[in-house]
Amino acid sequence: MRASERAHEALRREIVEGLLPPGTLLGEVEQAARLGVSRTPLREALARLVSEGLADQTRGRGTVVSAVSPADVEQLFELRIPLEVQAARLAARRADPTVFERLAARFRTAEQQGPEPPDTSAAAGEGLDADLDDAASRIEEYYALVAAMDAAVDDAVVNPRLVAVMQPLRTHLARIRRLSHDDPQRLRRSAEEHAAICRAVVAGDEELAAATTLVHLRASLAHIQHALGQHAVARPVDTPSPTEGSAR
Amino acid sequence: MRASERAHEALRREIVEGLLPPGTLLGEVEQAARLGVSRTPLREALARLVSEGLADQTRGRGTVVSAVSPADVEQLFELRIPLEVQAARLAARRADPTVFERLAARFRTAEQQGPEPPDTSAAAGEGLDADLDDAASRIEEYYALVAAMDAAVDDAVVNPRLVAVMQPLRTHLARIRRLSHDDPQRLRRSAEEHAAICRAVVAGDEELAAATTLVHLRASLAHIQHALGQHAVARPVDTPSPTEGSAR
DNA sequence: CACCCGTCCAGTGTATACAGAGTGTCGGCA
DNA sequence: TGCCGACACTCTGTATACACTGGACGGGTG
Repeated sequence: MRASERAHEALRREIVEGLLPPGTLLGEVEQAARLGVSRTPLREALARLVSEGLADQTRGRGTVVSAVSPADVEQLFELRIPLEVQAARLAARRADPTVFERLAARFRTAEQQGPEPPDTSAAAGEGLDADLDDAASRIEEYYALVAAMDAAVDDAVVNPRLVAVMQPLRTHLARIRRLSHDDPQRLRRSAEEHAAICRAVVAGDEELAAATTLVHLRASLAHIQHALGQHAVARPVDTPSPTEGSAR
Repeated sequence: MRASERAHEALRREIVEGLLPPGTLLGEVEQAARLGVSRTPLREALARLVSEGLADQTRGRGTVVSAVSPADVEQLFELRIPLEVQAARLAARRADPTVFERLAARFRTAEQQGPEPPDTSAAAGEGLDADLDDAASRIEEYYALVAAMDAAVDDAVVNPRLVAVMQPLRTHLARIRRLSHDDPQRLRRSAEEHAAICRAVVAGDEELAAATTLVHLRASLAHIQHALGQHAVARPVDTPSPTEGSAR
């Protein structure tokens, strides 16, 4: 693997995981030394991070990890919603149904045997750590499932350019997820919503796939904004309240 | 201006103008020498071109100017349509009406005093060159007007990330335009459609802005595909046939 | 005491030199 | 004559050294 790729991947991971918090100055010499590469490939990595929006560059002054204000989140979804809706439409037309049938089943089980009933509020007893670990591992597992579905959509969409644009957005989302703590209720709902999208794709119903995707993303946005303590007065613009148009 | 920016801009221009036709190998040493910069900034420029989709890079083998197949055009519009529709929605909500009123007026005049009636088919007489020059300059002028509107939309949208994604797509479009020769009839229609979008934005009618944008882009795509001799059987997926939802 | 200007310095931006990988070609062999 | 293998070459990928811009700090002046 090329050094520039390694550097990019390492920095990306650290930014997403919060090890490099927003506002951190990414000095070229410093980071190059730390990651064990030269400045040349590191500069390439920084340029990629900037183009993905994970970092901001100011002429001659350096590169800093980008901030994630509530306004940023809203703008991110203003871009993400139409793209994911479009991807869902394309998937509904082109996907292999069996793949999404399997995904729907997995989401169903995740939804049912999902995180235990909200007894997590005031956990007591010795099993606490074990429970937490278990919950954390389930959450990780769930996100892996979501990633699998994203991959399936990317595969079904065929359009490489569309996929290329969505990829960095998902990275951003992963970063934002770290901030808004994941509560079990929301995860169950999320699993439901994903299952609904899968069913629509299986049925080849473009309109329904678009609608379910919109429902999911709006709910996701609302949850994140709630977690960030910002309740937007105006909803982000996207597809109109999904009307039952000509179902194909 | 930085050398890497100059190199990027120069290569971008040459690719768009067709001086560097699809498939051209962009050797690093060769281009660096030609543009009068070193390999380091040139590599940055190439990386940006690749991220914009104007060039393709194959590991260890080099960088070539990307091709524009009919399939590419379709995929481009599958991405572009939802983005521009979204941008139109946001503009309708946030734009300064006076700006778009002025743009609408300019499109109106362009539409009326536009390229002379299709007598261009079999031009005869000595005024030929002058006429052609005149037509060409008008076409340039028209595209400048379109660019002004794009800039106004970008300004109104506020969302920098959305703008950043749309920018390269417009560059692609400019490149494709070179291939599909612009005929006067289509330009007049285009002016009409743009004027309609402007009016919708002025009225703050989100639904109408989305619908008129969809109409314009579908027509544009159809024209390009016609010019490329490829009539797609399936229409590209995008927003549903615009329904009159809750007008705000 | 506040403001402005000059100098110093850190860090980016660029150039060049070196190493490694991939490819094309030439020669030998079946 | 066709195919396989090895060699050499050219190109990319990386490292390092140099130049220059932008900013911060200190001194001088109004």
